[in-house]
Amino acid sequence: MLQSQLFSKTSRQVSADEVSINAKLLIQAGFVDKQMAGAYSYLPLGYRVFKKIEQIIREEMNAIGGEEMIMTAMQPKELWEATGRWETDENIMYKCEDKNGPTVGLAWTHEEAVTVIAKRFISSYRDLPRYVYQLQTKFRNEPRAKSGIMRTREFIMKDLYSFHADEADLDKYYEVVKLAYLKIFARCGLEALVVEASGGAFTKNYSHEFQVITEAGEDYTVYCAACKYAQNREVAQGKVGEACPACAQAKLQEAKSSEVGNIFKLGTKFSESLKLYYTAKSGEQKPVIMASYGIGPGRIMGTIVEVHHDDAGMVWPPSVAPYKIHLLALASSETALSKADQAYSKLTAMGIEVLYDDRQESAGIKLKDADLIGLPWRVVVSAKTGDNFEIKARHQPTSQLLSYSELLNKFSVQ
RNA sequence: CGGGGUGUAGCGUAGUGGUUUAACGCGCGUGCUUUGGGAGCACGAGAUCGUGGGUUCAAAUCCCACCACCCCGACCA
Repeated sequence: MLQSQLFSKTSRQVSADEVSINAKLLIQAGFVDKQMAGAYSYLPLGYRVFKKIEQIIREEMNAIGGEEMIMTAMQPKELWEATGRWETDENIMYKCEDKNGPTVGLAWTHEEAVTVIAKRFISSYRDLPRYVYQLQTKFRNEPRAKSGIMRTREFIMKDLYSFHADEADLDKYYEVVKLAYLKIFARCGLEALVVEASGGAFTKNYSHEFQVITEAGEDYTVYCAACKYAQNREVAQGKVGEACPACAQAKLQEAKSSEVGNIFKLGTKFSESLKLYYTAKSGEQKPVIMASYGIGPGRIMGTIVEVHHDDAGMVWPPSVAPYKIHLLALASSETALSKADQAYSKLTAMGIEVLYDDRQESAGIKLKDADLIGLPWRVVVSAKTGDNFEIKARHQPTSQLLSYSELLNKFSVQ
């Protein structure tokens, strides 16, 4: 991609109103645009990151048998009345009026919708288990949108729903999903803790949250640094400072954290209220056992920025960086430019994602922008580099000079 | 939803002690010179001062209402 052609530009200043680091850096670098409180557009650079996160999630969901689909955002009032949530959760749902009154809601989760759809296809123990997921836009009338892209009113969520014949099968799959989730966060460059939390409205059992320790988080996690045992503050009440109940190797400590995913055993709450039953081997009619599993890719992206940045800008993990190499031409001489052009064409032809700063801007601007945008590798061509290319990793202070062939070789083997 | 704060050019801000042409920086346009840490000179374009009402000879500035945004709290399957 030629930077001179990029839709977005970096800006020198960002509003003093923006306090959260993720919003500041993502807006300043032109990755996102704020439409209103809690509603952000993802611009070309930011959307590339977003899609990479989505793809990682897809791969791991597919690997555990998930089938991707997509459900509607608009849903009828009757559907939500059947589970009582039209009234009990009315503060969180956006409701739309049509000629007949407030009959349509914008879905903020899809247990109801997926359960009703499942009724068409699940009727026997032979139809179980089933796993479906979607990456779909949710709407939540948050009482207070905040923290940049971390807590928004419109956001895309990956929600997986599993259907089982019995508790044992659910328990088994629940552990499989847990591992898949940890893989997803690790691939995104995040170390997530599996945190015990209360089951909320769905179940008496605990649920699990996936929390990344960061000052920017809204939650508090009590955890053991030795074995990663963790509970949220609500569950752990007053245990900070005590020895870890799991390994006894360290004392429990508390830190702010950001919730990047959570998983719930729903049991039969939805299958019973919406009448999703199956015929067991014995001929008996039984309610399907369900669970739901959520991840917010946008919140992952915001958390990555919070965890991976320095004073100069963002530092993207290679797995989710919008491009791998930021190629800078720091001179206007024909030879330097043609060298940079040549490297750009060649690397791009090799299938490597390169952002080429070919703009008529000063060296200072290009270097600052490269730090801000935070691609994993910076490659500089200038009068100083002679026939060579200066290469520098974003997270390291030092650079080295490589010949053209060494440069190509370095990225061909990666 | 309670408390606090802020709305002035594309962006960031000053001006709030009442006034005539609303100021500065960035960015943008034209020309020339510039390329290793946000270059220089010159000229130029760009603002219903959040919205509505009120007070006054006179309102960006004072008063009222509303809206939006930010922070703290409550909330967050």
